[in-house]
Amino acid sequence: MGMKKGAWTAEEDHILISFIQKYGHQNWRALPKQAGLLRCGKSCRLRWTNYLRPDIKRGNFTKEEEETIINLHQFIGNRWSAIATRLPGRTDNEIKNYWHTHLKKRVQENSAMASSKRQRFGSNNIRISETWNFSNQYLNNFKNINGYCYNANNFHTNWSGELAGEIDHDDRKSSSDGQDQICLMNKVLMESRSRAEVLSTTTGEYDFSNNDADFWYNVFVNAGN
DNA sequence: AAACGCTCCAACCGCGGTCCT
DNA sequence: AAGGACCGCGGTTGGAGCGTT
Repeated sequence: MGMKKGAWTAEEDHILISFIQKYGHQNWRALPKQAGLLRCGKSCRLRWTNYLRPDIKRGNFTKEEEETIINLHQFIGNRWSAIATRLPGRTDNEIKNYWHTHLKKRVQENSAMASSKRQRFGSNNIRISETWNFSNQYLNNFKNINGYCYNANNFHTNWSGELAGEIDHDDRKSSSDGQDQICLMNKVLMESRSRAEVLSTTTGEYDFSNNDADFWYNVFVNAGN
C-alpha cells in the first residue's frame, strides 16, 4: 500500500545504487524502507539485477551470444536464468526479451525449412542434425574437459572409425552439415552414460530437444566447470 | 501534422522453492 | 511437521518510441 509503481526515475536509481554500494542487499524487503524509497523490495531487486548492477553488459548481442542462446534453448527450453549463467553480463530478463523479439521467429523459420527438407528428401539421420550449429566455444569446452586432440573438421573421421559396428550411423557418413555435431554428441553420450543406454538412445529418430533436458543442460551449461 | 499500428523492453505479477521459527 | 516470510524465476503487460499512412 502506498508503494510507487512504474518506471524508475534517475533519482530513485541514484538512491538505490548509493544504498547498495554502502550496505549491500541482504534483505530486499527491508531495503526500500532503509534506503528511503517508496518501492516494494521486489521492485528494487528487479531494478538492481536487471538494470543497475555494475557488471551488466550493454549493447547489441553478438553472433556468439545469439548462438549460445539458440543452442542452449534447444536443450533446456525457457530456463532463462540458466542460459544467463553462460552469458556474463546479460540478465535473464534481457535474454528472454531478446529471444521473444529476435531469435524465436528465426529459429521457427529454420525449423520449418528443415522440416520441409525432410519431407522432400526423407531422412534416416537424427532430426536435430539439420538445425544444430555448435560454435567453437562448445567444441573447445569438450576438448578441454575430455582432453581430446581433435578439431571440428577431422573429428567425424576419427570418431566414426571408433564407433563403426557399434552404432549404425552409416547413413551419416555422407557429407552433411550436422554430422560432426552428431558425432560429438555421440561421444559425449558415450563418455557420460553406459554403452547400453547410448545404444538405445542414439539409434533411429531421436529428438534431443524434447528429451533429457536436464542431462543436456549439465553437459553444456556445466561444461568446463 | 495527426492518427494509427507495430515493436521492443522495462517492469509487474503470480507461483514455486527455500529458509527460518 | 507446519506455516509464514522471503527470494527468484518465467510469463505477461504497459507504454515509449518509431515507422507508416
